[in-house]
Amino acid sequence: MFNETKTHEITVDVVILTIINNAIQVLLVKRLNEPFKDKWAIPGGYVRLSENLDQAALRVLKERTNVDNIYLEQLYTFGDPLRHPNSRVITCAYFALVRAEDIKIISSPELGWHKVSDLPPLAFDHKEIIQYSLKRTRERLEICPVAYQLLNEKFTLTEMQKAYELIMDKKLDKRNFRKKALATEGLIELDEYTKSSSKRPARLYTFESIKLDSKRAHFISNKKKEKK
Amino acid sequence: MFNETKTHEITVDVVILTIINNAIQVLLVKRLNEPFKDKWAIPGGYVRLSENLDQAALRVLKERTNVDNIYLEQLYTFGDPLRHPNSRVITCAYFALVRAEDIKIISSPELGWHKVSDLPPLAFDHKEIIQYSLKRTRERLEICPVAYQLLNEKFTLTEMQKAYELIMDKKLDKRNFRKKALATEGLIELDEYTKSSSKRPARLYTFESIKLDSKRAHFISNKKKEKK
DNA sequence: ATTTTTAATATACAATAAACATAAAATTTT
DNA sequence: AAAATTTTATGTTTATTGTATATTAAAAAT
Repeated sequence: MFNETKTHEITVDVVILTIINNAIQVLLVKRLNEPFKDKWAIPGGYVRLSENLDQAALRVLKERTNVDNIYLEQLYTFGDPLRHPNSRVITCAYFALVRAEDIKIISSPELGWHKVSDLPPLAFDHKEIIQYSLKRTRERLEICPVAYQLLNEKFTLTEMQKAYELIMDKKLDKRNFRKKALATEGLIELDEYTKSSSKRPARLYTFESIKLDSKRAHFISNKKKEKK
Repeated sequence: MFNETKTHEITVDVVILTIINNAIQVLLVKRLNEPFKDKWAIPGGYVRLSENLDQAALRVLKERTNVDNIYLEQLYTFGDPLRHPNSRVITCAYFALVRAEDIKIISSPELGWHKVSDLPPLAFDHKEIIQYSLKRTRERLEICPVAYQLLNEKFTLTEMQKAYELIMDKKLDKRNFRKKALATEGLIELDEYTKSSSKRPARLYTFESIKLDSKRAHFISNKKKEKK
């Protein structure tokens, strides 16, 4: 027995974003086979029968980055009949915000970070998916301070402001930004300062936790709790 | 050849919302077969090979309601392996905001409107899907005046306020509401008033159009343009 | 010691949101 | 016909939030 409804394939694709070198970058893999041989693609894979969509996205993420401290959110499901040239593949896209310091990627000709402002030729509809993940990140940032998921665990307010500016794609006023940032729930002022960097040391901050929408956003952390 | 990736089935389910009798109501169908025989379900169907997800959702909507003037938005994709007891069905859920006046449903024991505040026993994870569509509607209403999609084409500000109160689930101040409503872009004041109703006549308003997010929200209208 | 660079901070003004009470137009009741 | 009732309609004050703007402090480099 073989019916039409079973001829779809379903995948998850994960847009993995971070900040490196003062730029938002996305992790891409080079395709070794047709279709779109030698084009770049978002990491993805088939959804297994035993796992739900979040688990599939986490698996893909783990396979590529081995991170355990990430923001992961279902983005949108793309199902145009022609998005895959050979077969009918519906993909449930996710996006992840990760910390560069948490990731040890062996950058290779087949796997690496690319500035979202300067993307290489992409396979399928992956350019659209990346653009949409940036838009969603902006929408999230207007509601909650997800930007810190892109920063090191300890960060300066200047770094935080830079992350906001990259995501929102506009300059922000320093004094107003700091006033609002300091009022953010969950922000913790540390008694530590940057050192060995240049000029005047900057105070370091961290985030204790975040409250996230339990349906659409998932914060996955294996970070051990600090001793109380 | 038969591989694991082809054993998923993919459906669309559409949460169809409207306001009837001063309450938000959702269109449900009674299941005639197992599983969940005699439970109520959101209208849905398999995605055909030739159509994209939006088209599948529109088809389902059209089959049930024959509407042509609706707000339709992809909601979320639900893919828990156990959400369907017999097989692996991943569903891409949509929600639609429709006008009661546009719909001529032959209400029957198998198809009808149900208050979202008083849902009958539901099949699968459909209760969760409906709850989430209400949450998303609230989020949308905080950004744009989608509520008017639930109202008649011509409506009073009192009706509009009532729609807001139902969606946001709280009382609003009349004067502040009207001040903000009147400042809403696209709202058109008509030279018409309610008649034959009770008490003092109320002025009627309408909306000219809406600007929607082109990716996540789709406004589908076949309404003929008014003669200029 | 002087210059350079980045960090840190406060106030005035504008815009938005929130609180609040009464008069007008129609119907219903007596 | 007058009075009571119900729904529509409207403005001002206050509090909160957002926006705009310039100078001093700490360290490194010269």
